[in-house]
Amino acid sequence: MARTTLQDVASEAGVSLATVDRVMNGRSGVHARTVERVQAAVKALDFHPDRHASRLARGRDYDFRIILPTGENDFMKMLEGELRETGARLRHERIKLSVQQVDVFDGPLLAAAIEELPATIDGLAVVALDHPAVVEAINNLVAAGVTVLTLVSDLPSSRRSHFVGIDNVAAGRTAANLIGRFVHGSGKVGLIAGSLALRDHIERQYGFEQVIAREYPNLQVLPLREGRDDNSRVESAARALLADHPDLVAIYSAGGGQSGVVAALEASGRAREVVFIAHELTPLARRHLVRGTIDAIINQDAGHMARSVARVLQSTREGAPIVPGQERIRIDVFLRDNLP
Amino acid sequence: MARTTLQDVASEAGVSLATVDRVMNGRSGVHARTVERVQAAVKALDFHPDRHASRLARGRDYDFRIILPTGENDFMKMLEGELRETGARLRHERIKLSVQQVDVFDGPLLAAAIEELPATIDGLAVVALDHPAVVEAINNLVAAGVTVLTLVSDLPSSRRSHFVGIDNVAAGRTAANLIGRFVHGSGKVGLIAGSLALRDHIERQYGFEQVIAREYPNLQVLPLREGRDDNSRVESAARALLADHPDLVAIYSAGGGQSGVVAALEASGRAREVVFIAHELTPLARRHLVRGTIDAIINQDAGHMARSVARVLQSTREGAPIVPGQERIRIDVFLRDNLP
DNA sequence: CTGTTAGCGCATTCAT
DNA sequence: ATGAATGCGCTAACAG
Repeated sequence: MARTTLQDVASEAGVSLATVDRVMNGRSGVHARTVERVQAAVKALDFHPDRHASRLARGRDYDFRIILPTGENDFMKMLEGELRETGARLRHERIKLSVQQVDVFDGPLLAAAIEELPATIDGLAVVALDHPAVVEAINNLVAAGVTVLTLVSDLPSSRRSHFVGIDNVAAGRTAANLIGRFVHGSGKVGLIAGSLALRDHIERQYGFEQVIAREYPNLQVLPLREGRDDNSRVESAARALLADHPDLVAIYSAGGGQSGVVAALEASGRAREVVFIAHELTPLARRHLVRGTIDAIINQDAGHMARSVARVLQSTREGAPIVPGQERIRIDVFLRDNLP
Repeated sequence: MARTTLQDVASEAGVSLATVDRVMNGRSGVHARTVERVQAAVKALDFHPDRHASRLARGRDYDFRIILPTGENDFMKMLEGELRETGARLRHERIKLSVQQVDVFDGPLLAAAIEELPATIDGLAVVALDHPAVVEAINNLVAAGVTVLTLVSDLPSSRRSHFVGIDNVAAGRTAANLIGRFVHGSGKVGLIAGSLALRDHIERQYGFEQVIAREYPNLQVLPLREGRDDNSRVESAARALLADHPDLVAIYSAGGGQSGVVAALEASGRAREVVFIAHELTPLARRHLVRGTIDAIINQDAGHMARSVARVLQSTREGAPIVPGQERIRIDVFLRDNLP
């Protein structure tokens, strides 16, 4: 039983190769009756096109773009590195990934950057700010036939076809869960977020407060402080928390700037007693997790996300189904002992 | 700059396509001087073969085999399901995965099953028992040119080219870490393992006891009970633990048969107080994690492992490098809130 | 609206 | 020891 080919389908349907190709790839200019015949043949023979052959014959490389935020955020830098690495590997598989930095916190600017993309590109993955102009720009691109993915921070109201990232409400709940179980006794809990312009940090805060309030009445969450993902600003916030609240038992840092919290904790001499949960497994987080200053890290795997972006873009382009389990980004929990 | 092809290399080296192919694929019958010239050209042009073209031209499908244990182990069943699913997807990409069940706890039997495999297969992934006959069988297969991977339970002393699985010592340490942090106060900890014939459970036990002894002097690990991954046997063990030790504060089940522990805990009425950590996110584990009987699950992602087996086998066969980050199986920690 | 044809880059006979 | 020629299954002009 040799594999069934386009040719087999053509014979079965009594048409030529080219016609089957037109039907398979949704090109116009085929009689409705013929389309049906071909589709019937495809089903009858359980035909699946050979990816290798089609990619080879296609000639043109896929042109995928990625838009990340400018700035000093450690996680974004890791993600950029992973995307470039994935891109380097995929160059040999007829896929071109280009990464571009834009100030995603500026809605109109981000929207303009998206509008400027040529409609000839095959796909875009973007860290999306929740702003009407951005939604509009994304929808236009989709209308022009480009596959658009949101990355890290979602924009469900847009027509993006897929989101590569984690459920941030669940991530916030997980942080609360860990703090609730790690803390013995009662006290206050500090909450530091980055910016509230992207949905991700808002969602984490929401999930966090929800679980603490509902399940850990012994803990009291203090008013949120904005750290803007900036080390020194975050450090001030953490210092203030520690100084103002002798009964502070835990800190949850939902954004970047972890090293600020670490510095404040170490300066205070309370690093051991205060439970500290942060996001993203950066080299710094790793060190302090081993040392004990950080008690647990909640992570989204940058390498996995980069590869997922490429795979989803490619599959969508090929009209192939994606494998849900493979593209689901986990909410990783890292303790000292299960570091990768 | 069009991509460089085999043809370009041939011109550069002043030889024909066929000769370059011989060199690239390590076939014999080429003058040493010619080999050098070709290799120089490859380096000079930074040539990377086009996977799509080579797979298309190759014609023959890859024939990969997988050997799993017979028996009722839930995790193995999940793994089998994932392997079959991966196999179904890959049939359309010129890869054939066949899964086979063998009583891997019987060394000679397992070895015989491996010896019986035709040397024409391209690769094997096997859950390896630590037995000399198995090592021998694996080494023979490798010598015959077959790519061999160990799966779930490793056999580092063999010549297998790769292990798909987690670091089980670290997994045991992680369990200890969680119990140490979740338990308030002091008391006894029960430890139930499956069989000690495979390395994985031994390693988990080792890591677990190490961390409890070193970092949590308030806890005392009771002598290990063997549950043989069997629900009813595990249930007896758990019942005995609960009955004999009123000061039991936690149970770590390093093997299968979780539902036995759940049953014993629920019957005892101490499900809430006793911290229970188990392995593998089965549907049952999921339910009881949400309900609170299980406090945390340590997991190795069966879907990830199945895909990794296929990718590593394929890459090895193609002489392509594997992506370490993509093939590293994580030690997942699942709490109620970060369930996938 | 439909068919014919020429490659895509490589593996693999079959010659030399 | 090396080269020439054929075809893998599909896409994309180009004809009709």
